[in-house]
Order: sequence, then C-alpha cells, then structure tokens
Amino acid sequence: MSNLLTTSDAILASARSLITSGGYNGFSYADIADAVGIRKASIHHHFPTKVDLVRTLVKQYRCDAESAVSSLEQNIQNPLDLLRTYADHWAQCIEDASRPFCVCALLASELPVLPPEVAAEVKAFFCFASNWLTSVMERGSKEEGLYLSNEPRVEAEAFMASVHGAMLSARAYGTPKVFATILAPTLTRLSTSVTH
Amino acid sequence: MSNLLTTSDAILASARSLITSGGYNGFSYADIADAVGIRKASIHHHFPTKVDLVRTLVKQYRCDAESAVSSLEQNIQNPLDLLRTYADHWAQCIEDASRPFCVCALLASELPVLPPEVAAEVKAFFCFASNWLTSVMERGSKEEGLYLSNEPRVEAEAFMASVHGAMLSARAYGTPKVFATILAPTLTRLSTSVTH
DNA sequence: TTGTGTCTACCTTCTAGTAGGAAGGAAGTC
DNA sequence: GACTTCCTTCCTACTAGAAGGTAGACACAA
Repeated sequence: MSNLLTTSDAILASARSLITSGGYNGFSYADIADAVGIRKASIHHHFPTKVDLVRTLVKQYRCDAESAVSSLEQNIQNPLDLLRTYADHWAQCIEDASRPFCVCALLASELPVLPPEVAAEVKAFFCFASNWLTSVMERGSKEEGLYLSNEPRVEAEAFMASVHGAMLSARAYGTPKVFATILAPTLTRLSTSVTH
Repeated sequence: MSNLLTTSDAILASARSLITSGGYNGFSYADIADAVGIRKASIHHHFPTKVDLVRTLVKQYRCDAESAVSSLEQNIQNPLDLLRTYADHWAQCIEDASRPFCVCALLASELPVLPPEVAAEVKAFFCFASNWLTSVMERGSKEEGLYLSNEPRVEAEAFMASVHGAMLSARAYGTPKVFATILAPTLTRLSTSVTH
C-alpha cells in the first residue's frame, strides 16, 4: 500500500533492482516478497506470472526512457551535449550504484533463454535507443557540432555499443570510473577531428 | 565415453554452450545431462558442485585464450592486423552461432550474483584481455600502424568495450552482421586519422 | 455487495547435491 | 592363469529446499 508508491510500483522497483543485479533467472518472487515486505501470493495478484511482471517492467522502462529523451530534447539542442548528457546519465547511475546497469542491456545478454514476450520488449528498446541516437547523429552532422566518420546509423550503433561495453567493464573491474574513461575519448572524437 | 573427447570435456563444452545462451543461472545439471547423454549424478562425479564446474570452465577459457593469443603473436606482427584478427574471430563466432558470445562478457553482466570464486576468474579474464590489448596498442603507437588519440590503456579498454557492446547489439537485433558493422569504423579510426 | 489487496496453506516441478551400488579396467600377489 | 584389491566411471534412488503458481478465506472500502 502506498507510502510514496503503490505496492505494484514497489514490486516493479524491486524487480528492476534485482534484474540489474543478476538478470531474469537471477531473482525469484520470494526475493521480491522479502524486499517489499509482502507475501509471494500478493505479488501474483498484481502480476500473475513472472513473464507478466518482467514484460511490464521492460515496457515501462522503455516508456520512461522515451519521455526522458523527449524532455531532454526540449532542454538541450546541441547534439554533442545530448550525447554527453546521455553518457553522464549512465556514469552517474554506475557511480551511485543506484541503477548500475541498463536493464535492457543486461537482459539482451540473456536473450536466447528469455520468454519471447520479454525478448520482444528488449528488442524494441534497442530499436528505440538506436533510432534516437541516429537522429542525434544526423542532426549533429547536418547542422553542426558533430564530425562523423561514417553514416549516422553506424555511428549511433557504435556509440551505443561503447556505452553497453563500458557498463560491462565497470562492473567487471568494480571501478565505476572506468565507464567515464572509456566514454570520454569517444565523445572527444565525435566533437572534433585530430590530424596526424 | 571418449569418442573424441573425455566425458569431462564434453560436460565442459556443453556447459559453455549453455552459459553463452543464458548465463550462470540459465542452466542446470539436468540440461547438461540431457545434452551429453549421461545422468546428473555422473556430472557430480566430475565436478562435485556447480561452482567447481563453472570455475574450471572459466579458468580453462582464459588459459585457452592466453595460448591462442601467444600463437597469434607469433604469426602476426602488425598490431593493426592483430586487432583485426581479434575482431574477426568474434565476428565469425557470432555468424556461425557456434560460440555467439564471449563467456566472460556474459558472466560479467551477472557478476553481483555470481559465486565469488567464479567472479574472481571472470575478473582475471578481463584483466588479461585488457593487458594484452594494451600491449598491442603500445606497440602499434611506438612502432607503426596505429594512430592513438589517447593512452594505450584507454584505447584498449575502449576497444574491448566496443567488442562486448557489439556482441550485445548483434544478439539484440538478431543480425550477426551488425557486429562487423560496429567494429569496422573503430578499426578504421585506429588505422588512420581523417581530417575535417 | 462487489471488488481489491492481502493472507495462509498448499501444489507441482525443478534445483543442487548425496548415498550407495554395479561394472569394468589396471595392478599386484600367489 | 586365477585371485584379490583398488580405482574410475557411471548408474538408480533419494533428499531438502527453492521455484513458479493456485485455492480459498479474511478484511476493508466504495
């Protein structure tokens, strides 16, 4: 019941935290029950099956990202600043350990064993992120601020891959700073071109 | 037993394939028993616990990588060619779907819920890969062939992150070719520097 | 009086792991 | 050669606990 959020929200929040730790098969309804302070059966009332829960979670994650992106676009016009803000967002999440991993990046690694409904939502997130980054790259190269060496779509995919790979490295080394260290050169390269 | 490999090798091979599909919590001894054609209890004879099995697997994976790298170094001198071969290796694995993911990259995403012994082996692999790539970058910038915009260590980490992120994208989109598409610009950038 | 949220109690299936025995080979002893 | 002993490998049969999920009752509010 509702202190700040509804039980259903608390379940989703707990599930997200558990998924970012260990993926789809790394948590159970019992774990959520412990974290939220209710019984397993109560979770089934809100989300009849685990698939329902995670599908809802990923869909909501994507919707949140979509609205965050559109409010970002209203506040920041410069494409390079948009990319910087995007990278900073993840850098902060990793430093704070609040949300140390992108839910969808983590679930993507488990894709072959994910229930199809969940897998579809994860794919949809990748498409959304790629499309947005591509649009930012396009604007940056047409207008000003970004120097692309390849087509916008390719630069977008490469940028997203760097972000996801850097998350993995930060987790593997246990040193959050490595995320920013990896991303900084990528951003520098997009903002200017050095001659040899 | 023993057509081409011992039972113990067959178990390890099966476990690796299962881990690359769904991670540490994504497979069970029953899955391996089905795949290898023996009973669960027989697996426990070779690897008393699941931790034993996966620790052995990851350690062997790292040792294989170390010997593969040192034989690579004997055949290929040019640093850029080394990086290209490294990227090609993974591109082929992903295309063939034989080993579509680096075991350690996948396990790294689950690190927080991994048994400590396994987590330590995964970290050791990251350190090995990073050290090797750093040495390649150093040689490439000192001798010839590579144009680095940053310190060798940073370039190495960024390169590794690109590889891991590209694996994730290839899996998410279900299109293996995206791996090569993402890596190609990175290799081009290291091989030459474009002016604007 | 109908719906919502929670509970206890239970079910089935899967989980890693154990106990103990059967089969077979290798090696030593007579 | 025959016998014993040991070791390895695999088996059947089992355990305890965790997994996802269900049934049905209680409380309370609209």
